[in-house]
Amino acid sequence: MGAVHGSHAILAEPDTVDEVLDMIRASGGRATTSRRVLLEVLFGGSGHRTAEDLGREVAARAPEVHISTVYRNLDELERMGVVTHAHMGHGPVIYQLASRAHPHLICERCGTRIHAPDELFGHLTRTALRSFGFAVDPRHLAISGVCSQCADR
Amino acid sequence: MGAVHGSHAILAEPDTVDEVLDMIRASGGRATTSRRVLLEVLFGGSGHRTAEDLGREVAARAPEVHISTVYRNLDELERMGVVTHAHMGHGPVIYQLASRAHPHLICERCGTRIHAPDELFGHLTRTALRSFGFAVDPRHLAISGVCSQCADR
DNA sequence: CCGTAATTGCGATCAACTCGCAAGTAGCAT
DNA sequence: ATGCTACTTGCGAGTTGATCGCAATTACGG
Repeated sequence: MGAVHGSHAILAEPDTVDEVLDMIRASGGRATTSRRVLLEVLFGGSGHRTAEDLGREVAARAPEVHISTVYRNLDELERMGVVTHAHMGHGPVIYQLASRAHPHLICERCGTRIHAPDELFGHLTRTALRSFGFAVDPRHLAISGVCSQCADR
Repeated sequence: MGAVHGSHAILAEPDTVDEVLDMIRASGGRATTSRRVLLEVLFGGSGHRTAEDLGREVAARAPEVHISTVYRNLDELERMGVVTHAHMGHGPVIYQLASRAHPHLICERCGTRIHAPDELFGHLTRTALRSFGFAVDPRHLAISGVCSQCADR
């Protein structure tokens, strides 16, 4: 299993395809080809991929897998806590392994995505909790703004 | 004209429908019924309305106005700096008068929207600029998280 | 009151999902 | 091995939110 953050993890963070497949079986699900290949693609590649991107990569290895199956499997993996999605503003949602999720800064001019550390949001998170009782999740929605290259022009 | 923030405003922030209509005419545009009614609806109601919401309200006063015209007029008003849109995560974009725009905290469980002050983002904005040269725009994308009611459950 | 360019209504199209349903299949129990 | 049965999937249709081409309409300077 993946590193457990804190004394007891609510959501599992498995390190391998087979660990996830075992989790699926343990909860009454089935280890199908479409799930195995989707997981291989998720563990194998970079983050920041849309459902359509993942669907294309899955189809390259298993041509019969339909995009609706990819959506359904992503939803299920998300319910299990293995995968998360994030909104980047315009355009489709991106999916990542939950263990690799991180906040994003996205330029509203050129679309450049900057990979930000969680610490950047420490002050905002504490203040929002104190002022509004609101627990910020900095990874689920990107932060919009203008990158340095676009600001220079 | 509306309050000018700083020594010289790039974007105008008019206070009335007729001021905007004058701006449109001054740049070669026309003061049509669909534009007048859309502006009346924008100035008259609350914020946080989708294009479809605005389209319904416009249609209540001018039934022949098509939703595609509402989208086109919103885009043009946005180019003029009179209107802005914001992404709230799932669901459609919301439009507001630029002069009334503000950041939002949105609960990913129940969808509750909290109206946040710009100051909440002061530290994040300064740090992002220093660390990444990135100028944060806290109004364009909402901040996701969990509200206090949902956290209690 | 005319001419002309800006604008509009309409329907088609698109992108990103979502869903119903019948056919297919993983995995447990013989 | 073989059946059973519930879980999954492929497929296509449907939905939502937004965009676009185009011919008809209209604002407004002269």
